Amino acid sequence: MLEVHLPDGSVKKYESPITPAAVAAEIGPGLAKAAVSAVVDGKTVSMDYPLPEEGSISLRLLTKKDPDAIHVMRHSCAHVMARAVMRLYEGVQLAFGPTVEGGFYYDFDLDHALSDEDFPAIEAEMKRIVKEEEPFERLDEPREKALQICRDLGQKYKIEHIEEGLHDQSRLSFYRQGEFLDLCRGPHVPTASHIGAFKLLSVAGAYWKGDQSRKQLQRLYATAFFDKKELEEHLRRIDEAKKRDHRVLGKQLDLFAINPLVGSGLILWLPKGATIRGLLEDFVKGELERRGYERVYTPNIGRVELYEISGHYPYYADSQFAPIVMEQEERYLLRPMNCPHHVMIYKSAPRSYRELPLRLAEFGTVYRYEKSGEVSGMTRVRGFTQDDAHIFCTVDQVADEFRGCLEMTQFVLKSLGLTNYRVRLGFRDPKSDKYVGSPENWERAQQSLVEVCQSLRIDAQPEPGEAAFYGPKADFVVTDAIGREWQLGTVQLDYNLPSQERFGLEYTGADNHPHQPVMIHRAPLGSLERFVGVLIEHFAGAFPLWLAPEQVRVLTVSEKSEEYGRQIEGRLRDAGLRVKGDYRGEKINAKIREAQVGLIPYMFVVGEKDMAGQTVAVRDRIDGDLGPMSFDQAVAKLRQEIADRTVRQTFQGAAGLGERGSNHEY
RNA sequence: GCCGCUGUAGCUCAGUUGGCAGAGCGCGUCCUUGGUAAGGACGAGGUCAUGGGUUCAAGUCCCAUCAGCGGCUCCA
Repeated sequence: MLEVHLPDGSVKKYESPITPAAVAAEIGPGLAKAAVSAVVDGKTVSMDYPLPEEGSISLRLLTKKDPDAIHVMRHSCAHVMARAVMRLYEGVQLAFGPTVEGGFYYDFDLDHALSDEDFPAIEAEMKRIVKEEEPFERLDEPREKALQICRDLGQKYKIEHIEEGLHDQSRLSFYRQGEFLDLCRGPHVPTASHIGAFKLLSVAGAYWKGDQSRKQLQRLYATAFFDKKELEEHLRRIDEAKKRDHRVLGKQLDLFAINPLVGSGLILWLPKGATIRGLLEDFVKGELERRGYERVYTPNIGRVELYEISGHYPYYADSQFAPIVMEQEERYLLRPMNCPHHVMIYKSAPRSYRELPLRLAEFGTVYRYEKSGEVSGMTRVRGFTQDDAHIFCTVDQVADEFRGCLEMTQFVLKSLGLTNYRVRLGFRDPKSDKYVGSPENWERAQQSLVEVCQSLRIDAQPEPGEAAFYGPKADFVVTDAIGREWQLGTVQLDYNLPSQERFGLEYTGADNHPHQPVMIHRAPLGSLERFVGVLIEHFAGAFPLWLAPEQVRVLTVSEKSEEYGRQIEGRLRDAGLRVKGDYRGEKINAKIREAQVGLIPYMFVVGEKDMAGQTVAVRDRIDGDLGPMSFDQAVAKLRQEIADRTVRQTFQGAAGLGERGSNHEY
């Protein structure tokens, strides 16, 4: 006998085999019609999923109002898309078709090269399929039978997946809809009638099982919603987010430029972008001073031998600019990392434990030859500046230093209103042998990382296999306007460089014997390029007053007040504000609009009335006209906002189809 | 690096079956002198990414290269 516990607390008892659909039907015809799937003991299943015959279960029926239901429907829509593609093209091999954040995709192997010109035909075929309202039927088969089905279907990727990824499964499920039959864990909606509005978004290449050495498949990205309005709203949000793209705003607001003649992935900081970067650098420099760092400067180039010792060459040779070869086998590398130079500063003198921790900081520019398909705006570039520092300390000091680094990173991000990040703890993969350093050291370091995060109330997720080969790390990861994740700040422990095999670092301990220090690499912003790129999107180009390249614009009502306007502009500049004046023969409305569109935080409107009263009419970019104030009053207001580094507006929410929330593996 | 798409004025884009290179914004000059999101007139601005090919004729068709975009893979 089966006891079914429903969310309202009622209990139903069944003697014979039963499905969620039958339970729904018993509750009422309305629910039976509206239910798209069910949750049994926390697991989402289809309406025809056979419930156990014995015991006690909890059952929740999902309708389209339930937030969990949309993933089920999207996955069913993926099947419909695959079915449409198979109808339209010959020899389609199916791979994986999971849901992702904001939609779903399906990977195909077929001869015809899909392009967005094919989308209307595919969508039309999908509409025909949906209109038929055919059911999705679940088939549960023993392993051998399942293999035979896939062989009969001629679906080689499905066969391979059963033999490899699913080698330990004794039974496998399929879903059938009309002529379409696919190996699939499910769940699905009962019939296609539950599929609402959908749209194909893009086509892309994707390697089978994510492996570059395997065949490249064609991936169709799409999304679906229960109703058309929701779909349109979603597409509108994607459009909005795309307007926040730092590549779009960077051009619009004259922040940075990239020129093919200079080189792909090499950023030209225009005056306005450079102002923002400079202010961030000053901000970080102030923090470094407070936290006991010492500034150093080192060259952007070094002998290849330096990087042979560090292990960066030739290990990463394929992502480095090739060495510069001089006479007599003198070879130099554009530096891909700052650490070897800082190590040499450590080694420039014998060190005592009394000097530790030694914290050496530099805004160090590094060069990496990223693969051609990888470069992207400011977020993935070939030359970038890290707000880098290396801490040399004793093993006992590691936890405190780690804490200091994480605190500083948190403080810096918080100061900018950047709270929408996750912290990823990169730990070693116990199954791999690529790591240097003893397992005990790793264990201890990883443990102390977890403890430090807990004590700082940082919600950090350990991810095995994400460590660098030389030590564990904590990465601050943010999502951009498109939905892609980027690593910003990072704190990394290094057992490699100080070791005897590398630079053989030492300090004299209290026992008068030599000891090996531990190194920590850390960069709270990560790369200035990437960080500013992310900041542009975070603020949608509307930087807080303290970072705004132009903080105030003086607007004259007519040319009669130009002299007074220039006087105000001069006084603002003397007061240390970044100011420009607009004295053109345009109407005040036009000048306001331009400043508004240019995202200038404050406008000082001055006309004859102001001249007479020795005032300025302050207009706030966000709140609008604040009315006339005395010059001193207005400046005091702005200075306060700058001193507080007030963040008044941020923007977030991604447009794209990130991997988060991915499920339904096949 | 791989798959697909794209490249026309400073920017955003249009350009038909191959037949004289276009618009809006911006920019310049002049008129207008105005109080919180676009005043008007005139004008300048192009090796249609680059190199080859097909053709009487190429922005348009084909090939290569470079660059950008969407993904995949990689990321010290």
